Amino acid sequence: MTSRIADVLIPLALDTAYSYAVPEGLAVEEGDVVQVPLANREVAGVVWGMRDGQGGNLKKVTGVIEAPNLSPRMRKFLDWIAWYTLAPKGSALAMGLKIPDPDRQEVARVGVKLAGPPPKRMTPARQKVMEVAQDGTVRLKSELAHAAGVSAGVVNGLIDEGVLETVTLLAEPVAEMPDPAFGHTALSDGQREAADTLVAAMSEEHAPVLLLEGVTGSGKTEVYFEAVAEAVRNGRQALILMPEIALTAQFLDRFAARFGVKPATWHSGVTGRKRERLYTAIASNEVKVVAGARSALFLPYADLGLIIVDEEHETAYKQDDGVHYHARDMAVVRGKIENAPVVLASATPSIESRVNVERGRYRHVKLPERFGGRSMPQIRAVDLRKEAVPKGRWLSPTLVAAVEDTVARGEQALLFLNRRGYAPLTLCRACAHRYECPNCSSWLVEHRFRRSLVCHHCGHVERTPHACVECGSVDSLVPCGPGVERIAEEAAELFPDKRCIVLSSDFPGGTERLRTELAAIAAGEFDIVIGTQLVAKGHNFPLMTLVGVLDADIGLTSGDPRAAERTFQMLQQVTGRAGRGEKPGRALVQTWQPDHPVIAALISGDAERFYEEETRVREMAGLPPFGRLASLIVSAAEREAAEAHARAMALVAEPPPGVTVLGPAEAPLALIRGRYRFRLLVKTEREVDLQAYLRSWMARCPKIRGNTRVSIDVDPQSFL
DNA sequence: AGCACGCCGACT
DNA sequence: GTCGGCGTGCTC
Repeated sequence: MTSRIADVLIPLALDTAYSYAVPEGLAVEEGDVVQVPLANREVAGVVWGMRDGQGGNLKKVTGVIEAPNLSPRMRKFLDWIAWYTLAPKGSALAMGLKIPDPDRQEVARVGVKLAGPPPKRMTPARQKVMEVAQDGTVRLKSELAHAAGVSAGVVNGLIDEGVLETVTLLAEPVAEMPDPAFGHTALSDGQREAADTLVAAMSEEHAPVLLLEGVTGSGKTEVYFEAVAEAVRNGRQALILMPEIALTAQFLDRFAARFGVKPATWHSGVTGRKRERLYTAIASNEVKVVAGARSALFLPYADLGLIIVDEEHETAYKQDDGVHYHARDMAVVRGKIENAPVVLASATPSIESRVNVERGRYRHVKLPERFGGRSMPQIRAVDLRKEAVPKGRWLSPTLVAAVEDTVARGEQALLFLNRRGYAPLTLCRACAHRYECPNCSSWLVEHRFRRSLVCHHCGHVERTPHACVECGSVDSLVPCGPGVERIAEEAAELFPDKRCIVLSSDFPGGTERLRTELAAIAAGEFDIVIGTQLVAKGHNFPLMTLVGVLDADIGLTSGDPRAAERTFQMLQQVTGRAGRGEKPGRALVQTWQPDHPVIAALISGDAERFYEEETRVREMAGLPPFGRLASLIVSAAEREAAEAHARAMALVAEPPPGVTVLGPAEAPLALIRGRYRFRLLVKTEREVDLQAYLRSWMARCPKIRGNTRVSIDVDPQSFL
């Protein structure tokens, strides 16, 4: 006798769907969320396929859970992600599935209001409730109890007696309907033309990918809002992806100015019931526009008609734990599957996107000038070989003069140094002992404010010692080199009456306080901002007219093949902070190598030339313009590491045709949290099934001895 | 993710 | 002797 069998994918790190028998009379369809027994517990999973067969020895589907059905397109997308990222299918599903918490269902919105005469038996608690309810307004049950300072039981008692009556409240809408005709921002000719191109792309049979490039302040947001408006007019959904930090009140206000309401937002801070409601409302096409961080890409949109990836070059789009993916690339794939146009917006597009434009895979839409006739900041180099900086100082006389000048006019200056802490290296004056991390052999960075030495690689923290741990000398520690804290000290000495603030990712007080301080800066409550990368993006500081880059050379010499590109983008972003308000801005870039291609391109403003040069350099080095970086991770005890390394190297030494493994052959192993890790650049022809190849690596080298294992991490930034 | 099984060090 | 640390493997 045959019966129906459901292949159910469970959102755990499992690579295959498990088969369950469907009991007679239970309606189960592909994409349904079902409850199934697994080992000794019940879990939720999604029906990935249905078939007929002999299901006698299988466990049975327990029931169907009331949750949005995952569409075939969504399942295809998740399958693709699992294949592409080498992640178990179940892990991919875990990103796109939210199971409603049955306990939360009870929190129904029940309102109560005064309905009858006072109760026969009056008590002090009841009296308080009556006083609050006297005005006759409808309140949530819990609110009324709280306002009266009594327990919910008292309110329930009054309801039973008929003194209060319950009113069913309509669920609070998760998001309001954006109105595409609400506000019309005046667009420049250039903006209008770009907007028309995007809108026209939305009615093409095969949805294209468009790279929207425009310098900082050219009004990209207003341009892609027109595409969003078109999606809403067509009754389809639009997703605006952005790096988490860019989801600011500023952005939401701009959206509201165009559409009359704020968009629904999705990020790690949206939790609980709100998260559930939003999830189902997106699945039922009630919510039209979602602005969200990368995880918003995995929501079950009913009818997705447009994806915007704002700041597409941002590395924050990479997810580096669990399933490794790059949200920008996955957005392109989802757009293909949903047949929705994808707009990649950036002032400094990534090399991959540029190459995709060159090869005709993406379309290029350019916005030439700053909006409102504002000019780009004037950028000048300060050649540190020619201009001496006083010993123990890091600001050149030219920069000091410029800062003085700027703050004297009541404008703001930004001093940019991409180094957290006080000093990147600390050593002992007496014995030259260098403070290193016990876990991962990198320098410990002194954080004077926290009185500790911190490893920026693995997070190890220890208290700054009084006496040298090696030779015992007291007060012998010497800081070497500058960090932002040290620059703040220098700025305080140079400009004692000016208000300075240091911003870095270890800002005390967390994101909340950081947001307040960013707003305070925008409001002009500080004169000098000293900051790391953090200040390069997101926030707008209208009073900032000077940006000083203290050391443009940082990062140019790191071994990362993408170092030049990343440094160029970062410097372009940070110098672009100047002059975004009424007054024109300028930037001073301190450097030891003004002729370096990155610095030269920055000064001349010729990004095009830089990208051409960079692409050529990579080709000469045998690197594809955008290849795949695979990290080979060897988990091994220290004494077994050498053998593990040798075994892994032997494996990668014989790649199949079409695959080239580019060094490092004798890479020094870096020990990070008990794992030796090294990176390999894998160059492949497009046709090669890299996934199959990498999987064969893992299959052929499952373990070396005991708990020594080899696994592969694929760098999410890669070709499509 | 949970949960069981199993192999080694510290002790009521 | 056992308690319990977590490393390893399995879940239709």
